[in-house]
Amino acid sequence: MADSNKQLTSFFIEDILSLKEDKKDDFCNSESDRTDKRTDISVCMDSEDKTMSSTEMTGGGVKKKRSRAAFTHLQVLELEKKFSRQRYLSAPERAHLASALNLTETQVKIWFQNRRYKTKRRQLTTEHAKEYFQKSDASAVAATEEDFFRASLLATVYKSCPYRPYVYDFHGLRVWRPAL
DNA sequence: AAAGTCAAAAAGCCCT
DNA sequence: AGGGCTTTTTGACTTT
Repeated sequence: MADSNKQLTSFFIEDILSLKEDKKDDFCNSESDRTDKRTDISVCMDSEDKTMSSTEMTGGGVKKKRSRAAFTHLQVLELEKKFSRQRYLSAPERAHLASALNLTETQVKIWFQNRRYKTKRRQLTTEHAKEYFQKSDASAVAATEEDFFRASLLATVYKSCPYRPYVYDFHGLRVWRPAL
């Protein structure tokens, strides 16, 4: 898992923004070499994805298995580009983008919702970690980058854990208190 | 090939 | 209707 040779299928916003318009096709083609499934905008969107919600019944009354669309790189690329310019879309803008990318309006709407929340989560995690080190004693001044990384991970774990573990504070109040 | 892991799409809930 | 936020589920990928 923690392998540097891992074939990444995601990318940073910086990668996208730094792309020249005329290189777009090259980018997509090189992606197709790596994952041959997500290149063309229409590849992974079958008609069901566009017309049937995951909880809808099929004709026989059998609950159809929910499917999760894997957006193509080009679709994500365009969505990210749009998101980098504006975090919210009006209904006409959404409709336009959806048809341009061959997605449903709902997919675009949900994508933007997820994307906004993802950004916020990252931001909160970073702030959490910074705050943690600022509040710590003087030794934190010399905190290394690795320490900061660890704190970020810790903050992420604690944030995703509804039941925060209590730890015994040996150094300060000598009481049980929530970690972080 | 099966099991494990991770990121993300979508559902669900509540709020405005 | 659409937003924030949380949870569930899935597809892709890695490890064994």
